[in-house]
Amino acid sequence: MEPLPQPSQATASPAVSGADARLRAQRWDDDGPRSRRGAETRARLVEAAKAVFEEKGFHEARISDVAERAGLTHSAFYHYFDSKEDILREVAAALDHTLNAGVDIILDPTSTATPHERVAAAMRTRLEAHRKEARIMGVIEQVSRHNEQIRVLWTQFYQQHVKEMAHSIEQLQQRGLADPALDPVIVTDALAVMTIRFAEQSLLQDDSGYDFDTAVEQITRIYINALQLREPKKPRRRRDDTG
Amino acid sequence: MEPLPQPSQATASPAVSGADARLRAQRWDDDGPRSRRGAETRARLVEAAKAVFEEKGFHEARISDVAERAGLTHSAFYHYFDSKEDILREVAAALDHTLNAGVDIILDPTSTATPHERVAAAMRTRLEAHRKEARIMGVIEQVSRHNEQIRVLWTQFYQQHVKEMAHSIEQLQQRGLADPALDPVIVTDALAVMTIRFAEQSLLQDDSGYDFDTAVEQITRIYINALQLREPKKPRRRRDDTG
Amino acid sequence: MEPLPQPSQATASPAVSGADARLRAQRWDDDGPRSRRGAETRARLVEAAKAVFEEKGFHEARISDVAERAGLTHSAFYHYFDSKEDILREVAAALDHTLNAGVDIILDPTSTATPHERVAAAMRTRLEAHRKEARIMGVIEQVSRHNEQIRVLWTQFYQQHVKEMAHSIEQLQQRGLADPALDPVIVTDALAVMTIRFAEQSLLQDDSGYDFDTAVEQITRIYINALQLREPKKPRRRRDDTG
Amino acid sequence: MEPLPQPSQATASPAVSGADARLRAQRWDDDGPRSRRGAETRARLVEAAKAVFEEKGFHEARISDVAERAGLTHSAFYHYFDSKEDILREVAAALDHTLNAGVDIILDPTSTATPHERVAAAMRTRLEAHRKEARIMGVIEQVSRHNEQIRVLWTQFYQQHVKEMAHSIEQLQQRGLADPALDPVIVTDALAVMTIRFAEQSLLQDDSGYDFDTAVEQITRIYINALQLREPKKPRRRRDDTG
DNA sequence: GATGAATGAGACTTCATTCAT
DNA sequence: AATGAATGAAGTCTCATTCAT
Repeated sequence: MEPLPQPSQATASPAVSGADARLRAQRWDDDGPRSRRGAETRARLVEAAKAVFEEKGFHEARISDVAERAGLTHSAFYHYFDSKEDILREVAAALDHTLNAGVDIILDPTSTATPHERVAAAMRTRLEAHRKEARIMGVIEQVSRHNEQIRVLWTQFYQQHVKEMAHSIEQLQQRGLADPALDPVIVTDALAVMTIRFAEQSLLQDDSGYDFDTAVEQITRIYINALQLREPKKPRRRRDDTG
Repeated sequence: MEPLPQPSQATASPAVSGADARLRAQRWDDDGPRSRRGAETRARLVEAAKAVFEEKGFHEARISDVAERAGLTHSAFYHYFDSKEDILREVAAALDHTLNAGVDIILDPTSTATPHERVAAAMRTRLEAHRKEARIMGVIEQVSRHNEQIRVLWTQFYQQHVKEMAHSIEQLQQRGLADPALDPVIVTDALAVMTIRFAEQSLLQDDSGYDFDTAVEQITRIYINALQLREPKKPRRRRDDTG
Repeated sequence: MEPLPQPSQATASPAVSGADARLRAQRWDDDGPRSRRGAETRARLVEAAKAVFEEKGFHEARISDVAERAGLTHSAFYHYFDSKEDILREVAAALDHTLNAGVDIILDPTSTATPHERVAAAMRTRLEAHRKEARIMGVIEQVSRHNEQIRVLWTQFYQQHVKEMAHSIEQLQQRGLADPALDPVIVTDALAVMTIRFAEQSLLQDDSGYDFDTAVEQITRIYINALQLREPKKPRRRRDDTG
Repeated sequence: MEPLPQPSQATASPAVSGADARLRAQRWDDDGPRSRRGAETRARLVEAAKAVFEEKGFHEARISDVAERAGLTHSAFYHYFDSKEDILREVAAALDHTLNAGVDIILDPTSTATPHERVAAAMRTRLEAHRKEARIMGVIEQVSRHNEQIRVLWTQFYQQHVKEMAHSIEQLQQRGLADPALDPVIVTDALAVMTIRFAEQSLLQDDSGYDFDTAVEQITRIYINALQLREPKKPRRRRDDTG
């Protein structure tokens, strides 16, 4: 969304860097850009696509909207991507790494924080990430309903999160720190859905929803309550130090 | 979704029955069908539209898809509706009454059930309704993002629910039966989102998701835990009787 | 244009009466209305068609516009007419008799008026008629360009006028009362065109054009000047009594 | 009307030549063709549109008729114009300069011709121009009745002519060379209508009307008679008394 | 005689996509 | 690499017209 800030960073904008590079590398063999200028244009297109999809939704977005926002004619688009779906896949791939951040905080063995504190930290991290990416995620999820390839991407992303999170809940349950009656998978699913959609629906930056800090606090409390999360060693009652 | 099974009003499909008939009756004064046959065709179109939207999504749905499913040519569609948006509004209007059911169960003053039991009952009712209508709701919500009129419908529906539910949580808090640190509105919002989207994502009939009864039980538990819902009279600790 | 004022007048509205009845009578054998009610409905349609054509032009006029203005559904239209062209022919036929009025005034042998006075009277009569019917005449003429049947109607009407008028000019020339260098036919054509189109373009009632009396006076003067019309007996110079 | 005979600007058909090129150039900044080939195609479309409109009239003309006559598919049309109205405006704009020619001849201060001779020259010029463009002018005028933008174009064109001509008549009156009883504006209007419509109705090339020279002579005589145009008394140098 | 339902033809328009340059 | 031109498929919508009631 930022207008291509660092063309230097390994000759790629943020949207094109990191783990995703590998994904795309496969394509480059076929039809990708071969020059530095091409790579920049490609990155600009991905960025533009994300912005356009966020503004107009996938179906309403025109390839020419994307191209124009990237400062190109729409026929140039086809130098880099085969179709709208194609570039959406690229946009989706560029999201992965940010969004599942925070999961590991909860059970980080090196941490000295209490579970309570860890959940709070994790929630803040996730909600921040989701708030920023909520719109495009909504687009991706929506397209995933009727597009196989996007669905795979979405499901992989989502399932990975659920799996990790469910595992962490299980750990807590085994250590007697969480309500043992909860089904780790279902609960994770439900709470993950809640987090993602809540961010999407009520935390969008421009959408004057709730105060972000308050929302984080409340969502955190829902988590802790829902899991009946207990402090591991200190016998203090949870309620006393959270009010 | 069945192709017009019962032309008799009494046995008509949900989309054509009960309170909705009145809603549509208002339209008849303006531009609706004037004969019995026309009314049936119109109903068939609404039904068909719902089915098609569920299958293909709104944008991918063609007016001719709807018309053909209703056994008509696409130009006949225009006898009854002005546009796809128009008929979607009709489809949306036909949903209202089912989906907000269950809210009142929780605080029904005539009930002898425990809050716990009431939440369980309410959740089951709601999840059942949502499971059935999840797909079309997803469509409506998605369209609402870029269509003003649909957004109004959707927001009205959603806000009404949140308001009622938030009120009920406040009551519980005032009676000392729910965690007083929760913000009734935010929490309702979050939990409502969870319920709706969980149903949409994980409970669709054909979608091999979870066992429905288990899911209801788990979601109920999340609610109860999240609210820290206590039994009003018996001072026993909740945790003892939930395991 | 009046909303069917006298249903009594020989059971026909003004638009359907007089010489035109004969024209239509031919049709009645085929598919015309057989009952009194039918005749009235038919007349209402013709009236409505005229009004609609005047307002929207022929091509923009919808059959349903006509039918609705006549208080009918558009399918009822087909009880009376085969097509829009069909009813336009009827509308056109109903005009004839009014519009060629005034031609004969100029050479009326029984008149004691001077040629000058006669032209003035004729111009007023014609311009009044044309002012009222200018719009529909514009429509007819326009359709006549691409519709054979309407063209025949239009040409017949127009040629008849030109013939009579040209004859009258010839008479004047032979009596030494008009510029002998003029070609009666061409001049009539040109002046007739002027009269008709001037009325159409600058005298429409609502169109705030010129003051009608002034316009009549000026057009009359153009005629008289153009023909170099002289007073038959009085040797006075024209110019003297017009200043 | 010829299918793109001369791709070179200098020899382009009237619709594409001279002053009009400038007019269109302004558009090019906005949405026009950007390449040589595009400009040619655009010109071909304008030409084709004119021909089609002349043949079938505006309403009956299909965009695909225009495109096909220009050797394109109908979707190519939309590269250049937004609608039929749009291209008609272009066609209309390309006419202006030809049609008002001749007005100035009458009062040309450098001329040594008599008023009589000047009117004759002006009429010939105008009738020639109108004869050639009569059909498309009829179309434009007809569309102007129900289309605001075209009406503006038409009115501007027409009013400009009337204003100039009325001014010239006033000059003649002041110099005692024309009937002082005439209202310059009304008379100009009437005579202009006559000229234009007469050309449209009776001088179309293919339409076997009158002999052109005879018609010019007769119309000229009508003008001269109508205005009671006198020769200035002295064959003095006109320059002295026209200032 | 009149209606509402339904059709089918056809027009306009939008776009993704390809092609030559 | 990028552009503008051009295409073709597809969708929306409008209407004149027919039909059963």
